Amino acid sequence: MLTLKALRENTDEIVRKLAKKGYQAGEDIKVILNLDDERKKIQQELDNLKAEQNKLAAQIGAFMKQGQREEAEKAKTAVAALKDRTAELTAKAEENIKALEGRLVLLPNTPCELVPEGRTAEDNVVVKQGGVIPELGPDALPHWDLAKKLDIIDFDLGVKITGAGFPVYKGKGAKLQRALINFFLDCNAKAGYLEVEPPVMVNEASGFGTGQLPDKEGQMYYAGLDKFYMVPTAEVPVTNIFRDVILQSSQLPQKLTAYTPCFRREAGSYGKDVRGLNRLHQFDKVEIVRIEKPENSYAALDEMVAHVESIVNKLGLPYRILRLCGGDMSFTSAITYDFELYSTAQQRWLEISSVSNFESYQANRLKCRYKDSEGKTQLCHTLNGSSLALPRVVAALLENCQKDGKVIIPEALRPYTGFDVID
RNA sequence: GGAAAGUUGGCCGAGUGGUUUAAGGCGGCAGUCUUGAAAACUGUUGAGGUGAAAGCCUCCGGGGGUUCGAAUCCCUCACUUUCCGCCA
Repeated sequence: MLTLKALRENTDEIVRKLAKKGYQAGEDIKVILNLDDERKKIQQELDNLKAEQNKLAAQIGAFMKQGQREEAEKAKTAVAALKDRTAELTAKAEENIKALEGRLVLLPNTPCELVPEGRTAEDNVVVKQGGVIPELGPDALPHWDLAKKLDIIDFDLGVKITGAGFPVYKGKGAKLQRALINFFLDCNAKAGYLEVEPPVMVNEASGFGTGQLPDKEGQMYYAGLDKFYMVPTAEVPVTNIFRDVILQSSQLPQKLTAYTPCFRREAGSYGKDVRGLNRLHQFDKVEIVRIEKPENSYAALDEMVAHVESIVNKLGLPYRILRLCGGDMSFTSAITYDFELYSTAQQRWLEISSVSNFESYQANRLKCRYKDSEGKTQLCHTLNGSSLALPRVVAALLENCQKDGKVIIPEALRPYTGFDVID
């Protein structure tokens, strides 16, 4: 969430920036600042009342010790007189803070200046395109047909075991999954990211920490008996490592990578979007997360984008990089670059990575801070990106690398798969 | 799943109703001494709110209660450890 300090000091700028996300924040901010003024007033009076009560209580202690019963009783009466007002103010303060926070979490993050204007995916800006779209000829198959023919992914079997969106990978298909995960993790480790293997279920506090709760609750699988949520992305457990943490300046940056399966209910999706591997309830993903000093976060973002691009290049698949427009960005992001692979048989672009800088928005909710050079406590900036999400990489790989009904494995992957071709 | 014991500052650890304004130690930082370092000694060392500042308020796992006053007593929840049971 945005900080009250920023809302107060840069009101006009924030209103202007949020308009880019299609959010009219003027009234909301006014209400929030009023609530905050009220909070200060209530707090001030409450603090004074408590100070007086503390003083009286100490006096009572002293009187009792000296056996001055009457004096003590008198002081007790004085305290009792303050109680009603204290209770009243406490209730008011609670209500006020609840209202304030309730409003505050509804404000999205401000997009940074680089973010293009726009409302929908149509308005996203292609900043780079690379690789070569192959000529496949008339016999080319979409990946779901190809996978069935080669017997490497069984969607129907997954339906029997669990339901739609839970495929079973078999033989070389399963091995390909494992190869990609290891390949991605190794690329990330070589770039200085520390590999971690986090839990794939998280508690409520972690869900709140990264902002999945309360608003996206319906998108997560929930184990109600223990109040655990299945992670929708490794971002959740990995970023929460830094919840309620104050880092030393020398500990920054933190660069982590993790593989986890990801679980998403994807309520409301349908049609061609969900065909084959295009949209699943369970899928594998390797994620990178960085915690940075504010002044370094945009350099870090560029580095992450370049890093993800280098991995895509190693696979030799046709790709493009988009800078998302204000209207298509997520609630919490200040800027997002999407990576897409071209699926030649489907003739459409598939999103395989999303790299974002959240600036201090996520850190504020997480209470992830560091000591700056003056020893003051400041919010960190957090960033993350997929590097990469498997299913659509597999979809694009199968489709683009098919030749005479076989799939030729990209050179860089062969040490990991142990085979050159799927036939 | 059953039973017991725990949860105090960056860490260890004292503290069972009133100078706790959280002892003491370790670690960190600064200083003295030293060519430099170590050792020793001295000082300092949490987070949040409010305020120009001094100060004041909150925080001893979370929540609630008793009391003039709670780290301390009561209720409740969570977690940790140990033993038993089950188990990859």
